[in-house]
Amino acid sequence: MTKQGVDPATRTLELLWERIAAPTRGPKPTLTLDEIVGAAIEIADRDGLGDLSMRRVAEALGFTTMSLYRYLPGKEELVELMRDKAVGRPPAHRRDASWRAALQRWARADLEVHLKHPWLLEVEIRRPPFGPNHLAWLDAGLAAIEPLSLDPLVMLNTVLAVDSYVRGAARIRVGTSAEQRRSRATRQELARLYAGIFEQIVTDERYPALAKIVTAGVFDPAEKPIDEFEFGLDRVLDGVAAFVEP
Amino acid sequence: MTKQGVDPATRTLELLWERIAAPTRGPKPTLTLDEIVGAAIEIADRDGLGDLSMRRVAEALGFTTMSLYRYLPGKEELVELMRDKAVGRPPAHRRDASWRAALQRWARADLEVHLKHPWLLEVEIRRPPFGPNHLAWLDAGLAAIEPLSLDPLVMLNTVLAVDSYVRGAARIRVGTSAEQRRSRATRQELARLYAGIFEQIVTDERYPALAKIVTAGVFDPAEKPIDEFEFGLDRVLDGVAAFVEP
DNA sequence: CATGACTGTGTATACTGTACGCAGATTCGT
DNA sequence: ACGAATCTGCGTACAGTATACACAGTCATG
Repeated sequence: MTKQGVDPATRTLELLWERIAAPTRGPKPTLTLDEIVGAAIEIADRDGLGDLSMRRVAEALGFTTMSLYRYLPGKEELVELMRDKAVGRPPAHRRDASWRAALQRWARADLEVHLKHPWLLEVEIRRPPFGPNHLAWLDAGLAAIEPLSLDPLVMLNTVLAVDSYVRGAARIRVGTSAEQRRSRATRQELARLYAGIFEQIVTDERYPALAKIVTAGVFDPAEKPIDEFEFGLDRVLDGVAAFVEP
Repeated sequence: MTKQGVDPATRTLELLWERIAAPTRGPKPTLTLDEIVGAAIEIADRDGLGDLSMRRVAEALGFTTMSLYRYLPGKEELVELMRDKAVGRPPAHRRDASWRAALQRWARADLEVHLKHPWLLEVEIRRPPFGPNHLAWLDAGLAAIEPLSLDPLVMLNTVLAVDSYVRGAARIRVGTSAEQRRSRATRQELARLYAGIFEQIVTDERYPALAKIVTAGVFDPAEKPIDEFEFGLDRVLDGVAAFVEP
């Protein structure tokens, strides 16, 4: 598993699709790529991507750091494999559901994956989704709106738009829930803290429009009758609906 | 600038709003916080967040690494300051524009910021936007839809939804354009490469819905008549329109 | 003018990813 | 059956990271 002359992206592709021929000579490997990736995901889920190190992964498996490099060219490729394994398979498609219900289900599942693996959003996207699971998600999203029989290019961009929204919204949700864990405060306590900060900082002169929102008590932890994700998702789906049913 | 007992988030807040009283005794500082943050942004813009190190920032300024710690408690706070400085001020509000035109302008400017500073999307969000510039953006977004006189909570969530979409979409755009720079290939060349990979991997049995898209030539670099960002943005804005004008 | 406070620096520590070489194990060709 | 080839896992080494701490020089204030 040397780095050779191939570029990292192509190497990752080969690993994702297990294109490396298993050697016949020499001792059989004790570990598997999947075990390594799984251990790495556990660490990242628990302590974040920042605390993920080759040493920690190796220790979790009871091996030395360098042994991992027999399975992977480097950390970059490990993270890419983690990404595809972590997203897993998309929810099964229900043929009887409406396009809207199906796309909504898909979007919610997408959010859930990101809440389960918050570090997913910290990884820079370098290429289109070429991993088996990522492709399955894309396929599922397309299948959801297939009954609409849209132009293929429009189909793809519709799914991409929904996905963009979900990941953008997930980024906010993930951040706040991570901060909750870190600070060991409840949602209410944090909301109260934030409300206090807003009230201190946001003045009518500096931020007139925002000030109205703040004084209206939007950040007041007492009232919280809206699920931000669902609100936005409904708007996006409305937008799709308006496009296909003018 | 010791770390003291205060938590990092609060310390960041104090730095963002320059709440630290300048000391009277002792030599005057040679550097300013703003210079440090500016140098750091330049490095991150050029080489990415991964190549940003305290040493490189210090070297760029002609100082030693440790001197930076007289101005900042640590790297985490530096990145947070970089975030707020990088987003800058939002575009000025045009009072005569329709809410849709204003919100569209705002969203496009939001995208532009992220294309200019791609690393913005790699930073984990820990708290609501408390930086002066971030608050100004939020204020501008709210101002854009103020004529609609919506419920304050709905207003906030509408802006958040648009912002979520923009950042999600930006993440894709940023990734691909960064890969372009890295691989020193043109957009067309990369598109051709990707199309080839899709054709190899995406089979009708594994990914039936996606296969139809691929064979329809959607990834064909020859035709590219859609701006993905604008398409999705139009859907989102349509969704908002459907909500406010049923 | 001495005191106390502050700035910038040099050193030190505990990490990080990973290149390289080696010992032992396994399989192939003869 | 036996040598050669080849592969695994390990140990060492190196350059890079953030940052804690002590110290020398500098400046404003009592």
